[in-house]
Amino acid sequence: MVMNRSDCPISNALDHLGDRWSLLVIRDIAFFGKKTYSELLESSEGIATNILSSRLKNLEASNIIKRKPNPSDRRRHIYSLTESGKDLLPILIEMILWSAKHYSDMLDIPSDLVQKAKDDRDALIGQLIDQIVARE
Amino acid sequence: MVMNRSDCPISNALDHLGDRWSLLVIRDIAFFGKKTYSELLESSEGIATNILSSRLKNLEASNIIKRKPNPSDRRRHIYSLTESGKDLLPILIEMILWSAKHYSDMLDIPSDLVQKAKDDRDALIGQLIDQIVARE
DNA sequence: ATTTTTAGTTGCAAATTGCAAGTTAAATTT
DNA sequence: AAATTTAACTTGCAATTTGCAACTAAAAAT
Repeated sequence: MVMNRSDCPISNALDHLGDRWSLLVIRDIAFFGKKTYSELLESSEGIATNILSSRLKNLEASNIIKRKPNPSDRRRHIYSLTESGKDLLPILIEMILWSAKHYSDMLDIPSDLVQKAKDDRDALIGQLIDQIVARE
Repeated sequence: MVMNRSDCPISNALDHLGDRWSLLVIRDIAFFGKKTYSELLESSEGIATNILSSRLKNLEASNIIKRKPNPSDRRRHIYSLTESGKDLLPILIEMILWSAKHYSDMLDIPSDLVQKAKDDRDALIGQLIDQIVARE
């Protein structure tokens, strides 16, 4: 599934994440606390069911997310970030900052998030990780 | 060409960069100082001529790269990063750090680059920008 | 026992990607 | 000056991927 096009670290990251959906799934789990297939399906970008299914499989195979059964409702599977998945937060933060800098007039970006990211990036990432861990 | 799937800043970044090739083109210009079509064509990942052409057009339309004629050889066009393109360096650096942390055994990543990125990320980015500007 | 919900899968058309070959303008060689 | 080479593409077409719509299976709720 994941091909290695070269041994460049950027190319490697793109082999796992370089498409229009994978990082949006990570975003929904990391920032919006989504944890089930149906929650992830409701993203504002409108991912198709088969594509979501495919991306969840790929990301799990890449050890970026993990899937656990939900004991109280065995239909619902709980998706969550692995350590590797949590370590994608800095990439997402930098994407937010880039868009905030160059597309702020077209987008609606929480200004407190941007300010915090600029002022103390590491603290923000720490906070976000804490929130993710608190949900686990 | 660029569709807006939502007003999320991450989604916006992916609308411009979310494919398997665009950020590799940026990498080749930013890190390896490539500036012509034929130089970019020789990436180790083997991009096809029509795909490179398509990506260069998209990135120019997104104001991430710019294309200038070369006065001394009018066949050769000089591709370079705009300010917006230079501002992608933090994203690339974070991708390198992520791959270094989770795939170091499979990849060949310059350890001094990784160390510098960890120790003083902002200084590294400043240095890289200086090198890019020096080539202009 | 029947219906509803959740998490998918399947079939198929449309779009994108990738390979190979061709084209055009400018530079170089003869 | 004419012929060749080079650079930057474009074109045609097959293969892969994406996206829509409908369908399915298992578990939960009624």
